[in-house]
Amino acid sequence: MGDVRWLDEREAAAWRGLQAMQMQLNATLARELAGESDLSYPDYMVLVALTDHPDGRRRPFELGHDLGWEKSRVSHHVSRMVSRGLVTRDKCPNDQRGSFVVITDKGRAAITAAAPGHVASVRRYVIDRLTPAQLDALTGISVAVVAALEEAEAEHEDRVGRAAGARGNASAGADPRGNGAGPDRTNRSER
Amino acid sequence: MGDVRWLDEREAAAWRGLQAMQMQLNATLARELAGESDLSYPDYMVLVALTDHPDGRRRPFELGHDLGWEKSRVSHHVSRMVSRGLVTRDKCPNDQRGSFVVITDKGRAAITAAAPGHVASVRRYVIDRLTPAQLDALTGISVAVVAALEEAEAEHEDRVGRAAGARGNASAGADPRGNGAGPDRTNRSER
DNA sequence: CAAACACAGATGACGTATCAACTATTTCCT
DNA sequence: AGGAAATAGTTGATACGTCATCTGTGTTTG
Repeated sequence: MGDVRWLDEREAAAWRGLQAMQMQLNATLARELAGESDLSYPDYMVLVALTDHPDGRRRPFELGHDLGWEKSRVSHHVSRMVSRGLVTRDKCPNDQRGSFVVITDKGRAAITAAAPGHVASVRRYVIDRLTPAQLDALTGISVAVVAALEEAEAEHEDRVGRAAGARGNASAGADPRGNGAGPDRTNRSER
Repeated sequence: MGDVRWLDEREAAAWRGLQAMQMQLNATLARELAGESDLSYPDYMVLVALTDHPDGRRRPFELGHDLGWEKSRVSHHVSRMVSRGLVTRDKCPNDQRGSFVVITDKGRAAITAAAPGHVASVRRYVIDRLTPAQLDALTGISVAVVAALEEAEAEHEDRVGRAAGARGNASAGADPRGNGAGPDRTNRSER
């Protein structure tokens, strides 16, 4: 059981490429967004998730679900955004434990101003650089990898999760909405 | 100049997929690595970059170059690793400004222990889930996107960079080594 | 119904990443 | 030679992410 299957050249090229693409792409998108808009990338994601719903209100756990963030990340980030006036927290009438995160006018203005530039960046560095065949290939690859990750997560739940000690998590289970469409503000006009 | 080209369904599917894959994959790989090895993902990358060279010594700026990190990130991270005994800093005889980052025995032991598990994770979630055609497609996609990012970076240098104020950076220019092979410790046995 | 449990969320500690200075050398250029 | 500029690296401030822990509230179930 000691020997390892290292990657061959073809495999290594793909893996290196994915890593390089990820790191550089994220860095560039974040930098451009910040440069043009006073919003960080996480800010942007939260605001998009909020504006994906007509009332601009969302429970924190729903937000975590939408974004694949764990609850503590949501809480910390929302706090930072509250302090900058992009969102507020509201009481939840039904559930005394809960709250709502609500987008403010300032938040709406910020996302409306930032979205076009962000979509342009995504096009410039990714979408417009790929052929339709490559776009579809990318979708297929993502689906395969995400499926692998979710299978593993499910196994892990079976072995450990539902036994002792509740482990409040998000991001694991199936998408609560019908399709797998995450928030993005890249394919809809703003509300 | 006011209207925005939002993403159509095919484009949005690819973009959403890429985002989901990136976030979940990184989180899972980092978590598994940390769980099995006392190394964070950045630690792992630094140690691989060091062991990619026979003497296990590397100038910080070279490290930044290898990894696509900016100098301050290298400096901060190396400091943390020094404090945990994974690497040390050495004086550089040629250049009085410079130094060397040197892997310690403890660092070597850690990377040797961690590498097989990490490669297994990469196989489990990515490589073994994709067909050879998908691997090649992924490589092609990465190359296209990275090329776009580097073109933009080059333009930016032209417009702003080489004018006023030195902006010491890494990650921009061409790969200093012959091929584009970044460090990885996924396709070589350890030294 | 009460004890056990699950859930929503906040918080503190810590590691990580970026930016903007800042110091100390080297290199370049005339 | 000598000053300007580029380079190597550090540092401090701040934002971001995760983990473990804690509180309070709902939900189950004996």
